[in-house]
Amino acid sequence: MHLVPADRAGHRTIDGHRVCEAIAAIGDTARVRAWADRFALLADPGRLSLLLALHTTGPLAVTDLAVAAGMRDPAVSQALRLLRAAGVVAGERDGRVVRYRLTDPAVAEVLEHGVLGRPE
Amino acid sequence: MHLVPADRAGHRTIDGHRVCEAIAAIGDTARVRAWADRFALLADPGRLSLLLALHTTGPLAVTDLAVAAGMRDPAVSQALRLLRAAGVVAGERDGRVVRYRLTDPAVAEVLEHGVLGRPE
DNA sequence: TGCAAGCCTGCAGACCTGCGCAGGTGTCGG
DNA sequence: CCGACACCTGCGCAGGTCTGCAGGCTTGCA
Repeated sequence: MHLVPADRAGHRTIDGHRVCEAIAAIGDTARVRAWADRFALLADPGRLSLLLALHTTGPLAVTDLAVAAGMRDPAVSQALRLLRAAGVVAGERDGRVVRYRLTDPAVAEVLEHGVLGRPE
Repeated sequence: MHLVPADRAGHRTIDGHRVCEAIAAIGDTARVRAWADRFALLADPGRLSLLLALHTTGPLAVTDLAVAAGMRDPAVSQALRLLRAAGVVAGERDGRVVRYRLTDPAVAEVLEHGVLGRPE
């Protein structure tokens, strides 16, 4: 796995050795992009609030999420649609109520270690 | 710390008890916003690549970062300006070279536990 | 059967962001 | 003194995103 030399042709570098290390650290572009997309889902205060609520409280209905996060239900619905499309949450219908829960363990761990694991 | 009852007035809820739990889980709005901003910094493939390189390789110059991340130096410069304004990285001048390093431990931990701590 | 609750969708507007290009500043070497 | 290098900045464009409002659809209860 040495994708290093190809891109370096014709580029001036200050410390070529560290550049190689850095390229190795960055790794696969697809992985970086996947994580950037994941972080983008957490980058909105509304979605982050919803995810925090779902993570610690468990399954919640759209209306309750709207009240808890101080959002309107269309906004919550759209946020949940994005999160569902990304596979981060899943909804389960119970009568006329849909209860959502967190399904992505990576996101759960980031929430736990990042947001909740720091008193600050 | 009971900011719960004020916002609930006049709102229909499915399960009021869980709403209170969720509000407590979300916690302070300022904290949520701060973390959303932090995640927004990680939400761009370019910036994320730069941070990964800085995290694992250590101090790096702008030109080397540009080569490693496959970006042009103005893009790197602008990304680093954002990151520096947020207190995530810091630059140190050495002659005509500026070497940047990661300064935010919270971001470092998220990178370690999130991006690098998962084989996938 | 009729009505209301819960949830979803579409559309329009404003907003923000990232990128490349061109040009500027400060520094090192001949 | 002059050129080359490393880095920074302003500008404009393209692209995506968040928000609010209005309306539709399914379900449950009286």
